[in-house]
This record gives sequence, structure tokens and C-alpha cells, in this order.
Amino acid sequence: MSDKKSMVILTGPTAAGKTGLSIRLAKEINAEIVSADSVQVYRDMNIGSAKITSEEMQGIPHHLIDVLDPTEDMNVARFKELSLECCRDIWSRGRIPLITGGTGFYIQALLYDVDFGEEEDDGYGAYLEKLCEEQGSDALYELLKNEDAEAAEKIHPNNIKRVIRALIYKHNQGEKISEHNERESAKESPYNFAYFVLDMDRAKLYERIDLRVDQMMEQGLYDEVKSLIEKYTLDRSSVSMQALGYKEFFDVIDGSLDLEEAVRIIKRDTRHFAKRQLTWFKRERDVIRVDKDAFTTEDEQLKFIKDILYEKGIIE
RNA sequence: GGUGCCAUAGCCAAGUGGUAAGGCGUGGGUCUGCAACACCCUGAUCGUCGGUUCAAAUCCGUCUGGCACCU
Repeated sequence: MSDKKSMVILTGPTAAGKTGLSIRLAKEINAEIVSADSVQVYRDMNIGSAKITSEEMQGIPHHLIDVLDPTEDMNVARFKELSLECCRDIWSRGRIPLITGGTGFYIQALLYDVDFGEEEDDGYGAYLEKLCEEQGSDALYELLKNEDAEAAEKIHPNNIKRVIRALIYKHNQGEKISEHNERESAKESPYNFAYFVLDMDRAKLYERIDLRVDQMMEQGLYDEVKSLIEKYTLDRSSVSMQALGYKEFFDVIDGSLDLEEAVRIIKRDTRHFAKRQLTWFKRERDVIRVDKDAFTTEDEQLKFIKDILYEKGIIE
């Protein structure tokens, strides 16, 4: 137990207050923060991703924020590699990595040391997409049934992205993705970790989300998106531009959506997103739910967290 | 006081004789290289009472509520 490296995770749905708490916690446990956020990795995507400012960091080192141009693509495999490197550096400095961010998928990859293997794009994915367009998703699904019946059983035929991914995996690695998943999901984490999930009353969370979107608009989100598009010549197909609070503005720019409606949609989709995050964290193993409403002050909340870290031998 | 119109799930709403579309919201869930992605599941017997009919949300009457107009 004691020779395992330590790792603290502080996550929760969007707008739950992760950022603020993470700074306080980092200070108290001598940690450096590794962001597990699929949007904050991109430079110049600040307002819409609610990115922490350098003042707010209060001198705490932050990693994996602003490391990619919006023209580049982030993905889990890449995140896992990069974040692991960060952790190693942090450990070498005798400090604790504090993983903060709302992308559960990324956290899982790092925490359970999921192996994604090597992969190069030989155009098979594009071929499958074309096949789907021409012959329909049923044809694609039939293909998967032949290649990997177990995966086909788990993936809904309408979920074209996942069907394609399963097919690509088999094509590239020669192994069925269902076997890969089974093996990887059985892994125990190699770390001595504590996985905290911030939560609060649902109605309150939704209120905070709505409010935050309004604030983003006041801060000039629309202008941020427009200048991003210009600076990097982005279009809606970029991975970075699929982010909430960004993708919606493409319709505003081409005139098919008015601004007010876009704001409404961003709020709605962000609420949906928060719910999905909660669903994800709910089924993750060994998570410790930190219900904001159960504490009257942030100090109490912090103490609760620190007590657990102490019990687990992560701090002394 | 009179005349007319309306009354379908939390909201919007389709449906004019054969046993209730859809959208939004809500809640639940899936997820192992796009994950702030993609995908799945989730609700009523049609204001009330009575009548006509084999059969009514759909036709007739009653009451209640709302809206409009008139005196």
C-alpha cells in the first residue's frame, strides 16, 4: 500500500465549484493540479470553458491547461499519456497530483491506467462512415455483429460512433474491442487514491448553470468564439468546436439561430451535461460523494476531505 | 345578464367516431481514442356529470373554469 503513488481526484458536475475548492485543497496538501477537462486543454477557449485564470491559481501549478491549439485534437489516449507524465513529474517533486476537472472518461483512463494501444489512421474509419452513409447504419451494425458479436450486443445500433469505433479497433488491433474492454475494466488502480465527487441539490446546480451561462455571455463569449474562428480558421467540424458554448454559435453566425435561442440551448444542454456527468460518477467504483449541502462551510468540507486523505495515508 | 370560442401529461401541442403524434421540461441509464461526444429508456386515457352509438378525446346536453364580444 505505502509504495503506491498517491493521487487525489476532485471532480463533479460542471458549475459545482470544483475550481475554487481545488485551490484551497491543493494549498493544504501541497499538491499540484492536473486538469482533467477536455476543453480547458485548448488555448484561447477561456470564457466558454470557465477556465481558471492565473490569478485564481494563486501560485498553484496547473497542468494540461492551454496545451493545445483548438485546431489540434484531444482524446482519452492522449490525455492518459500526458497526464501520466505530469503525475510522474509531480511525484518526483515530492508532491501530490490533484486531478481536477469534469471529464470522467479521462479520469478513468488515468486512474485505472487504461491501455489504449497504438493506432494509426489508415482511412478505415472514413471508409466506414461512407459505408454508413450509402448503405445505412444497419449495414454497419451487421458488420459489427460478424466481427464482434459481444460488442454488438452492448452497443445500440443507432450509436454509429461507437459501432464505428468498435469496428476500427478490431481492424487495427486484430482484437475484439469487447475483449479489450473486459480486460481493461477489470483492472485495479495502481494508485493509492481518493476520488471525490462534488455534488449538490439538483435544482441549485441547475440555477448555478443558468447563471453562469449568463455571466459567460456578459463576459463576451460570443466574441470569444468569433475571434477563435478567425484566429485559427476553425469550422464546426473541429473537435474543440464541439464543446458546449462554442458549437451553438456557428448557427448564430450563419443566421439560422438567434442569439437568445442559442443561449437557451447552451443552458439546456449544459444542464443535460451535468446530469450525464453525475450518472457517470455514480457508477464509478470507489467514489466518495461530497454533498455540498451537507456542510455549512467550505472549511468543514475541506476537513472532511482531508480526514479521508489522512485515513488513506495520502497525507500525514 | 346575453352570445360565441376554448378546456388533451409539468409546459407547448396534434388528433372531428374505432381504443391518444410530436416538441420542451423532468427522471433514469449506456459509455474504455471525437466523451462538454454519441446513444438509449421515461409519462395521460383527453375539465365535470349524463346521453347517443357496437365503439367518443372526437357527436348531443349539463355543470365548472378561462377567453372574446355584446347590453
